[in-house]
Amino acid sequence: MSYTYEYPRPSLTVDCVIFGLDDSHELRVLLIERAHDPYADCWALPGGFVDMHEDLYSAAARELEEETGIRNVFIEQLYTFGAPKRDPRGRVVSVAYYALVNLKDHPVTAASDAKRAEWFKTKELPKLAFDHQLIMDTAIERLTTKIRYQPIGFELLPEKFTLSQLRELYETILGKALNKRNFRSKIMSMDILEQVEQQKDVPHRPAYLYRFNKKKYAQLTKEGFVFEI
Amino acid sequence: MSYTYEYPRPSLTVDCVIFGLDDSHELRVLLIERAHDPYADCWALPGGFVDMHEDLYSAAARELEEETGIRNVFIEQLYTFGAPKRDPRGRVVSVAYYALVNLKDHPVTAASDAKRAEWFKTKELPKLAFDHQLIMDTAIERLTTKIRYQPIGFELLPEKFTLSQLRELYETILGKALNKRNFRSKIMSMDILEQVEQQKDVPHRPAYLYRFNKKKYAQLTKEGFVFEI
DNA sequence: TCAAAAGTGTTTAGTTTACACCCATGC
DNA sequence: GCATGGGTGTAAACTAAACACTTTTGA
Repeated sequence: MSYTYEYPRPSLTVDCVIFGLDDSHELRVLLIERAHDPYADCWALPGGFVDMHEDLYSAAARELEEETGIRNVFIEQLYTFGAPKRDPRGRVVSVAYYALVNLKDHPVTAASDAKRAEWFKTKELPKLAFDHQLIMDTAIERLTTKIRYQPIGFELLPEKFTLSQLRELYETILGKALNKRNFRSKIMSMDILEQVEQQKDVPHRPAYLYRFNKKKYAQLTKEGFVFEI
Repeated sequence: MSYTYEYPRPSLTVDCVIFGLDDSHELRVLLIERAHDPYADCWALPGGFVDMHEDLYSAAARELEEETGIRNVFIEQLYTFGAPKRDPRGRVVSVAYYALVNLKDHPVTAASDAKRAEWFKTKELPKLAFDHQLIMDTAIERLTTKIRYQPIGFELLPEKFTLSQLRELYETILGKALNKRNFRSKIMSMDILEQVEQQKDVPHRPAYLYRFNKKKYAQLTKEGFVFEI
């Protein structure tokens, strides 16, 4: 089977930068090891070709699941990379997405076609295939700026979390210490968290667990509320 | 001449949303009237197919110049639209860009191939071709959020401008009145404007003209300064 | 009773908002 | 001199930062 067109067309792919936070509050990304040339055995972002009848978001979600088993997570379009020589096979334009996941829910799984997958610290990345380092840099930049103005940080935590966990998340991604008292006051005054229960069996005063209230946030946003950390 | 591939490929286009401010401080966009089907005679964003050897930004800049004569202006990637049925001719994925121009420098010019071009108020848009209304909405949303955190507003003004012009620009785009005194204090305390000269022949106290100092801004940004209105 | 982390009260410093006034020009 | 927009001083209100304290639990 082959397909013929009057004018040449680039290939279209999607690539995903998947972020997670590890136990020691370090930002990590999930990479896969390529099985085939070009860049065989090189670490790369999961991704692949866009099918003719699926939209771009679906393509990103499908590739994410096929190559890492991850599904039902936050995915958002990042940027489209189209430098003419970014792929040695010819003209390939890639629509990059980034995903935020709770790392604990997604331990390293052998990917579908026997390639390895591994969570790397963003500060200790191996050499990446294609222009994936550029995509990575763009994604990290986007994450660090966006997390201040949009409540997307919750996507990196379990559904129920403590305020300390949330604060530590922001400390990690923003790269600076935040005052405990002031962080609490600020986040609580926003009125977008729902208290659900208390920690149990911890050797210290049990913390309350909270859940991000999406509906409340949507409502407040409509009324002019602006999220900002 | 024809081109044959093993797998089907979508067509790849770029589209441009071009913003300008008119004399009465209204936000406008430059649209062109389509000469051919689909959507013949319908208003649409300037755009066209990406050539095989040009990068995406160059394609956007080229199409902008070919269809409107505008060149050397601020252009930035917006978002990539790829819904399977967005174009009745088949699968067409479009990388959208937005441009900011000083409207006075670009009066309505007959576009290269005899189509009409016209500056429309964003609040009074005609029915647009394809999914261009969606692209437009996305661009307006991006402009209004981005202008608060990045010094891109200057791109809509002449090179030399008064503080009143700048304030009125923000009032237009943010859709609310800003206190004259406080706006001045804020913008001047940023130390990113360079005073160049004074107005002449105005029937009131002449205002100072300023120029945005890109170098200074870059320097300050490196030192941790964050622009915000 | 001790260690560990959760959670609170309050002062201080800094920033933003609001309002009222004076200034320079052309006609 | 008057209409028009340019430009300034400052008090009050609000918000963020800093710091020291009390609480609750398991071991």
